[in-house]
Amino acid sequence: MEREILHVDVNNAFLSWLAVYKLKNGEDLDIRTIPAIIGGDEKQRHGVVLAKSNLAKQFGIKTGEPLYSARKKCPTIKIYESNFKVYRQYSNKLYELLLNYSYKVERFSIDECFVDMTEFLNGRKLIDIAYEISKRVKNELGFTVNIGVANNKLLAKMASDFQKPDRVHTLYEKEIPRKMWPLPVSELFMVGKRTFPKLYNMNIKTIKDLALADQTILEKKFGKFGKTMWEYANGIDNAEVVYTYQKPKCVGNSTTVSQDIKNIEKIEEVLLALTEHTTYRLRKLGLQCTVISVQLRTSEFKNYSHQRKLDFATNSTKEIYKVAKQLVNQLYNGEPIRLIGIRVDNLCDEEEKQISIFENNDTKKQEKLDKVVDSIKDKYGYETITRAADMKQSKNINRKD
DNA sequence: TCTGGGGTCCTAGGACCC
DNA sequence: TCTGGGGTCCTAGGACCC
Repeated sequence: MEREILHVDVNNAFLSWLAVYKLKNGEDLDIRTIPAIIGGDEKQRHGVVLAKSNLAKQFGIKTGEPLYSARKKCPTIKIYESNFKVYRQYSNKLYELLLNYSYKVERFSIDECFVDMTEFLNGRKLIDIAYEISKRVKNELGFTVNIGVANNKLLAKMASDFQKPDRVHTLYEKEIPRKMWPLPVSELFMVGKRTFPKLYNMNIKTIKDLALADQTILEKKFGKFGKTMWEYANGIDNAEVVYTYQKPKCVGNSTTVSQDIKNIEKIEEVLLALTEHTTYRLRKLGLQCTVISVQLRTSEFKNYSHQRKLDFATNSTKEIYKVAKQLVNQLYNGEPIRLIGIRVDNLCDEEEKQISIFENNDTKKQEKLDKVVDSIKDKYGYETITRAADMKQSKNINRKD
């Protein structure tokens, strides 16, 4: 049976949401109407563009580029700090609005949703519902969206990326040759900056070229991904809208430090703070992990990683930090380090935990300590407590030094 | 004052077992 | 008595997305 799918994409999400928030809180200036961007703190080397207003876009400013280069393109540009609390709030509002139309809503990212309307049309046309949603979001929530209307997720997503902002586009099968095929192949979902030059060398420059290319040659060169790419170019996608909550498969935190680090003690300090945050989140999710990995990035942007599988599951800060510390010590070779990261994988539910022979009184004690620390963080905010006790003194990871 | 941070998925190669 | 083949698990790294 043919499916009826919408893809709802918030226009310039971070910037629009901050604009709406500011207006709601009494500010007169709508930052969507000036050259403005959302970005990090340059002094701490977190300086890239996360979102831009349409006027900023007109200066050629691109998401992901350094702030200094954005300023070069537009010296009067206004830069605002990111505020994830606000983003989450508006993201939830959008999600709740969409639930009025179908319970089959997939939160694809903080600013994108898929909606499976197949069973919920009630005799209406999909495109009419799309226009209604678009209007309601604008009137009730104060920001605009693009909506893609199609018979599968891939085509709905491609459609929502056509002309912006505040538009509804269809991309039905018969429209593929006219609307999608003329686009450069780099516009196709999943064709990134590494794949694009490889395709270009094969004389595949447009999505049409890819759609008409020899499938077996693509599979030979790109493996499984070659098949997927070819199918996408031909508008084929059988993926379901995943509307149920999915537990995360990994949790991690990383940070770019404000100055390159040249000694292991400093690395360990930052690593501890990151570990505390990651394990806190892991416990909040009611999960444990069996794989721990650490990542280092050098000042020359070389990445190294090390991981280890444990033969028991844990979410204890002390346990995980012990392993992470060993890993980072094995990894560190003296190069100046600009980024440190930790990640935990192979997650499983806390309740499913096997009582292992490693479980002893110390483990119980650690679990209790973690719980106390977590509850203080919940009550007074995350920054209020850092653990000392039997671990190295933790310092704020954002400390400027 | 070069290049964020949080994820998912895939692959290649080595170790080890039978 | 000079070299097999299949399978699984683990690690490192890379690609993509937002």
